[in-house]
Amino acid sequence: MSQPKQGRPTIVDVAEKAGVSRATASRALSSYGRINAETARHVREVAESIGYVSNELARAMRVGKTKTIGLVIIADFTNAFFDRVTKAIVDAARGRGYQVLITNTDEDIAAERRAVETLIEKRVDGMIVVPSTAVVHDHLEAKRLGGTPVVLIDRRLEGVRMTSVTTDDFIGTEEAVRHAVSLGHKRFGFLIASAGVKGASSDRPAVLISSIEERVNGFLNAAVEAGIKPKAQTWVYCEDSPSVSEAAVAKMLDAPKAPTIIMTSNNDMALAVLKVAGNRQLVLGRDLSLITVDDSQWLAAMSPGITVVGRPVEQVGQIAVEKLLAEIEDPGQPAEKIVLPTELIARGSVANLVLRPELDPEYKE
Amino acid sequence: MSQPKQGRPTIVDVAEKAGVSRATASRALSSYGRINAETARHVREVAESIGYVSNELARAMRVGKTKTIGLVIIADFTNAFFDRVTKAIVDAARGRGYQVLITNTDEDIAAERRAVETLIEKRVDGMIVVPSTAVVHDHLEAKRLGGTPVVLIDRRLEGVRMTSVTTDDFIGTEEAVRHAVSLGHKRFGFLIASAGVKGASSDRPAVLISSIEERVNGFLNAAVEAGIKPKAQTWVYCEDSPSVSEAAVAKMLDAPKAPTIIMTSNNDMALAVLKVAGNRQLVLGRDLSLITVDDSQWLAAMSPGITVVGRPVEQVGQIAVEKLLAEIEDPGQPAEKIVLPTELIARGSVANLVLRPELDPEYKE
DNA sequence: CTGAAAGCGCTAACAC
DNA sequence: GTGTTAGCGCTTTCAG
Repeated sequence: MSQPKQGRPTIVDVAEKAGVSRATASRALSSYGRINAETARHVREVAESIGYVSNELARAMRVGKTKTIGLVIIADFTNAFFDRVTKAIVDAARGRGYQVLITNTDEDIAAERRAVETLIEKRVDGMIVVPSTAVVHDHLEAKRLGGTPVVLIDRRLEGVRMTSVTTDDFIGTEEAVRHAVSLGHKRFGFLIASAGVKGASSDRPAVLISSIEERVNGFLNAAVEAGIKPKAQTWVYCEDSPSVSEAAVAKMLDAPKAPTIIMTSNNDMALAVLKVAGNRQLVLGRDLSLITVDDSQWLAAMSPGITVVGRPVEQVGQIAVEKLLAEIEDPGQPAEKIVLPTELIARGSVANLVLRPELDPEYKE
Repeated sequence: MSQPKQGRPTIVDVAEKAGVSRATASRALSSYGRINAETARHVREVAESIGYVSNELARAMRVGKTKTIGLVIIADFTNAFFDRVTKAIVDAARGRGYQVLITNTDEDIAAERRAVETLIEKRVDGMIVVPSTAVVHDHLEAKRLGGTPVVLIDRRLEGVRMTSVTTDDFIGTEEAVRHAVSLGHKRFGFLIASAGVKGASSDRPAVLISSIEERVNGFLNAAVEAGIKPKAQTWVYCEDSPSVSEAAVAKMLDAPKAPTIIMTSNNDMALAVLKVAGNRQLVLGRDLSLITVDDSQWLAAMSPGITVVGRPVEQVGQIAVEKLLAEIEDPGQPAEKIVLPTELIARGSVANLVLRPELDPEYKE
């Protein structure tokens, strides 16, 4: 008799061995309701001794809460934003007793739809999503979500009433342009990674995700303000692939009145500039200048360090978790559009053409 | 009558509305067993129309499989290994219909223990773990795991019969040293990030995680083989923090017979070298040489590019998933120790002292 | 081919 | 303070 137990011990095993009922065992283990301190201790000891591990699946089913949140991200972890924000989210969630189920969309809207569906099937208590495109999606509509709260990060979405946590890239980019102008730059290149674009083109795509749109508008605004003529601005919307972006940089540099500074919309584009500059023996901060968005340890450690529009990435993640859990634990929170400030971190990658005008190839004595 | 439904529609709602039994509805939705094609189609239509989404929690509880795997990682995503491997794992798992629950340990053994426990509570079908230390852990013992399969990555663990997927860092490091020797280097610095170490010291810690141990042994072996005298080797086991590692690099460089080349055990240490070199206006590949382990886009894009021991990180992730799922879906697989080859990627960060011996500060004409 | 019913492991009324 | 019991939503024998 007494078959060797199949599988893991359950709460009934604990109850039996402790000589109490399931309910008492449960009370002891979850420490709720009234229970004699002594019995509780005993039950816990028994549980420990037989290696009982609570089954969160069963508990979740009963209680209706999984203590799990989903993260839908364009898991291009090579990108200095997503790796940092993922860590921040995982850590913040864990600190509050939540686990995170991660799904990757690679900027693909179909994958995003499936990811959201899967997370709902797994009954996550809520999710944090980086939306792949700017158009409103049915899969993020209230009826589809069926009450599962969602917080958007990095990008806002028009037309949905949903909390979002983003950064003020408009002002960030403006500041960057002003900084360059103050150092004497007059001819700008702007290299914009655009998901969905094939190849590279100077035509603005019909829709841009909000963060990119802000960078574009901020750039434009500051350029106008500084009196930079459109002819002195080279805009390139570029597929996010090394070969295309490097070709785009090369083309910029080969143009008659090449820009003295290139601004890039993300790390991948900055890498292209670094590569091409390296190949051509161009020294940054002297022969060519560069500013990009999103800081990373690498950008800071290089020589010269790269000037960046720093974004409070960890904060974005933390606040997103905070807002999401607030809504989960106390539904009915108002939707907020939280916008965090950026910070220009000036390093050596922007040449000072005021002090050293001869660094501008177009300079005539 | 007909209360407005609380919560999400269940399979009973589908069954009722389709005029069939729960069993039939289930069969239609999970496409198993015998069922009339027409009924099946009808049921699925109804399900679609009322926005039914299957409850994987309930299914998992019934079936005993969550289709979820856990990832226990030292989620220092700034590290070029963990971001890449995480993406590889998430993608590979998704391709096979599994989701991944991610937990971060920050190299803390207590956190790791809790993470494993939590994953078991959530009843993951298996897990992939990067063990924090080299000593055998009770939380990874068979009885604790209670049958949940585990695959180790990046680091092996002695004394546990468990599949592991690692890289051949011994040979990788050997190759790196030989490469440097072939370019005329005779004085080496070796900067080793060691979790648990406080400050920096030349004393070898009692236990090293397997990947670091291999790097250390590989270095030593190649150094002996090349006849590099112990006095010409500066070993520093270093806390993984910028201030400490930068100080360690500075100290190395200030020593009487400073190394011409520094080998670093990971990206963080390489960053320290970059920083210090930058501060001192030392040009890599000329005034100081550097080789590190783990490639990244940044290392490749810099000027000069940094020579690295490249590891097949994506492959590590993919194989880990493959092996784990094999064991999950067909228990009883033999434990394997899989070791993947590394590849030396020579770029410009190692000066050629054979061609240009004058680059060695100790050089006397 | 379809339906009835048991039960996965847990919690929370509700009794006592 | 403790026990009894009814489900959470699903799959899967077992009958029919």
